[in-house]
Amino acid sequence: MDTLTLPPRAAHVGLAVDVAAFAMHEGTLHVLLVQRSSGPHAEVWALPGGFVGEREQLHEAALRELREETSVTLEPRHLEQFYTFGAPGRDPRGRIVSVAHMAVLPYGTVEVHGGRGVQDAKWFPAHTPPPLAFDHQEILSRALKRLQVRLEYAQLALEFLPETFTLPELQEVHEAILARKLDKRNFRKRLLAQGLLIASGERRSGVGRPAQLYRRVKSLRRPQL
Amino acid sequence: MDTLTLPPRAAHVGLAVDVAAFAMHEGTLHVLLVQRSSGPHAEVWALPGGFVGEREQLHEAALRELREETSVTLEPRHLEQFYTFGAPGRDPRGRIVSVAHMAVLPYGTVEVHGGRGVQDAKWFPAHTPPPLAFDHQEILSRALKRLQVRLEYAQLALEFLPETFTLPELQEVHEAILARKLDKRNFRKRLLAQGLLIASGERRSGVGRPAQLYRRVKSLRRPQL
DNA sequence: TCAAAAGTGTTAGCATTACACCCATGC
DNA sequence: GCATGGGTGTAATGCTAACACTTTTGA
Repeated sequence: MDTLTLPPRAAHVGLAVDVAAFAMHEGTLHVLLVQRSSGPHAEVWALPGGFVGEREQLHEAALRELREETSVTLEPRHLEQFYTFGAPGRDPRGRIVSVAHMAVLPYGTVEVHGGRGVQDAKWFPAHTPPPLAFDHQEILSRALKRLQVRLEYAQLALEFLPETFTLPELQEVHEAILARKLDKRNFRKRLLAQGLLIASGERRSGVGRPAQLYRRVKSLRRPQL
Repeated sequence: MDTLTLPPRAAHVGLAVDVAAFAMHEGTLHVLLVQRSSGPHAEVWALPGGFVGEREQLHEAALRELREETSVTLEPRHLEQFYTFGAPGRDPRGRIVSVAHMAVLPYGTVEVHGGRGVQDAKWFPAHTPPPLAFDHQEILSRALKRLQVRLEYAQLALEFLPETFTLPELQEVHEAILARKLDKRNFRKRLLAQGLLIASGERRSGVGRPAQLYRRVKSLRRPQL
């Protein structure tokens, strides 16, 4: 903060949030984008985001903008601020600083449509997005990097899946985020060794041999939000 | 960012930066604090910081506030944004969001005195600071955590030392930041194995047996600022 | 019986940890 | 010659990575 009097020059710096919201669809990692309807970069795709209210927590603003602009109704399973972008020229309308957030939406959040102030909202492959407005390409790249880091020592991959899931499904999530193949045996060994998964006995039917279903072990407190 | 029109509600959110600047003094890690002279928390110690100018990069604002309030003249060897604090009640004067930075100052930056808007500026042990204004205790804790993380896979410890240094000195920096003792032999083995240090042949005289001097190997590009 | 996907162990290399004594210098 | 701090090696352990075949099911 501060030391000084009240905002003398700060008066003209606008504060916004942007959200890179990820989910898995058909084996690949997707990110939720909105198509701008007005202002600079009209028609161009961008991360959902907007200005922070005067009494609003930063993460509340991020959630609100995500919901308003994309009409997703599901609760994000993870929401985390990861970097603040403030280069003076990043927005042609003036000095706008944006606190960027990364969110994970659970599987099944498919129906989205444009909300307040945007033409449309859609899922795009996260590693190969369309051209993005402003500096959103850089924001997305950083969000992906953070997601990869979190994968390692948080149990973030589980947030992408329904309550019960198979190990091949979980491995698919890891591979989609890291954008590389993993060894099946080593993956299972490592994950099961952590003792955070328990087999729920049932089996899900598919094409080949059915897979064992797992759920996360209860009662373990993880840091949330 | 945005989607919308210009700052409607954002107009009343002030944007500031705060800086946790670290340096080594007499074997312990210190942080640079300023004593507030007016406003809320007058007399209380706080991290240096202030409002962001309209055309200023965030890290430029951090550097400027650090220099103005503490009169340090040395260039920080590392400056990194690490988290943005925006809880609505964190500043009694209104909604002020602060982008917190972590800085490393090289050894020898001792002379500081209060600058613009503050009574005094002083170094304090980073792990046992005095009571701090606003949410600066939390900011400092997070800065320390980030510093510890960076120590591992950046060469950040070298930034605390002069150009040539001994291995015991380097180990002292690591121990001060991690707040725990390290094994001498393992430390040397690990550091030398990285191949980033070269013995500069000379020796520095002290109390016991003189130590070998090292300098960092040149020509290796590290990410800076 | 065939196709498709699930499941299963072992080995080698590497990094990490723990641990105790001798060395060079100044006083 | 003694106090002070600098310097050195090895063994055990745990983690990581590489690697190929068998099992179960539905069609």
